[in-house]
Amino acid sequence: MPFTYAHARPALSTDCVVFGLDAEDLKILLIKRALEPFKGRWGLPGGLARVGESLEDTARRELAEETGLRQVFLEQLYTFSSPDRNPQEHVITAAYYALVNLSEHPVRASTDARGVAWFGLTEVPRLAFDHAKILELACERLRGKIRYQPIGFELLPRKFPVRELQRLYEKILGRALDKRNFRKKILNMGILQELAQTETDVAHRAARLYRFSKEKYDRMKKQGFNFEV
Amino acid sequence: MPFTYAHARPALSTDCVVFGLDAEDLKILLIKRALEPFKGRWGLPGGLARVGESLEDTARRELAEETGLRQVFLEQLYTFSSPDRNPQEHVITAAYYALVNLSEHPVRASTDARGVAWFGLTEVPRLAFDHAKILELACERLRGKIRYQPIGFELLPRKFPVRELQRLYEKILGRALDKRNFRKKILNMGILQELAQTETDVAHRAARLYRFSKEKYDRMKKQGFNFEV
DNA sequence: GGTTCTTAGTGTAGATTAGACACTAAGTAA
DNA sequence: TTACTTAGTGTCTAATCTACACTAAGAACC
Repeated sequence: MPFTYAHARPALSTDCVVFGLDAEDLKILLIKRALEPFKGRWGLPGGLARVGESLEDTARRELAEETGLRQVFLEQLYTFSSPDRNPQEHVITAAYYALVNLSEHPVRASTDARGVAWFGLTEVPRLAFDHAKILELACERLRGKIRYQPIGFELLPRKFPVRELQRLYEKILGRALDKRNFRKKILNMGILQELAQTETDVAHRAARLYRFSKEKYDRMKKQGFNFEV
Repeated sequence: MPFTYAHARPALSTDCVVFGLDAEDLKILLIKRALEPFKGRWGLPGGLARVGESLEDTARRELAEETGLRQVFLEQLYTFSSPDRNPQEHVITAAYYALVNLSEHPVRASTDARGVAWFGLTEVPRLAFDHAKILELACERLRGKIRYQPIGFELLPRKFPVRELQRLYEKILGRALDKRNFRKKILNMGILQELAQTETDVAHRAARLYRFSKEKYDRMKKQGFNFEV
């Protein structure tokens, strides 16, 4: 069923950089391309926009189809439109980034296991299209964002020790942070709620667990702050 | 000459929020729509993307065609894709914002004078499509940006007194700033170069003129800082 | 020529925040 | 019981932020 227009239209797609934090590292989710161009190369999950669907919906739909991920935190990153970014035709892509916490959002088993995989940020293979550029911008955005907005709610499990939040910050910023100063700052910010529980199953003194106070977190997100640590 | 595709494609356009600072106010540039939909209503300059053209090029081309503005500072804002943002069909628009200094970029006279006009931010009329939403996001972005990047180079004449820069900051932030603290902070930042000249044609003590040091300015832009004033 | 008016240009003190830094406490494992 | 690992805590110094008011310079007016 062909569609005809008076003027030529570039194709429009979405691509998504999915960040997830696991026990080792901050990782991103890639899929192995089954089709040309760049067949067999790893790339960002994504696909063509449909008429009547917002780009965010496109991104969510493709993410669900290709990786099984649903109801993740999703934010628009940038729209890449260079005419030669796709060798076949002019495809403009709205890039999104997603933050997921791996413990609560397992990548679906039904997907061919060889087709979807997490990669540490330092071990990303050569990517299809301009996806390396998109990934780089996403990392930059994340680093920039962390400086004036709280991050973590979307990447950490519901209950976590302060240590884990610090580890996340260190992974994103790429440098070590002082434990005392970090605790001081993050606890004074008031976005964390102390729980009565402590960790279990650790081979050392168990740390107190916290959770994000959603209201404070969202308020901080709106108004912004300055977090240098 | 019709174009046919296997799948339906949403139309793709750009829209541009053009900010300019004049003697009174921070203003934005609007055009009066000559065609349906929203014929006669004011809206943002913009138009349809062409195959083989990046969206930034589209935005620049449309801006030149509709307002005569060329070689302005242009940055991508956000891509709006709600299916109902255009009543006729699904048109996705990549919004950009531009910063221009009115003294060096006059809006072209050749344009029908009634068709293009500057509006103060408080006197913007009802806009076509979702352009009010786009404008609001652009203002927010500008306010956000000013807090961690230098702004002014693009909006002020080459040589200007500190007062003018402060006025710009006050217009963007929407509140008064302390003169001494502002001078201290902005001068210590090192992005301003003191000139030997002073203002002329003012009915009071003439202020020293400054210009931006391009290198420092760009460096600051990259690394970011924190400007609370 | 003096008076008035307007904006330029300057400094400080107190409060707050950032940054560097090291030890004891608690729990597990052997 | 000892060794090991991580939790959890406070202080001092330097830097930065904030609030705040007067004199200097030049133009306009009389």
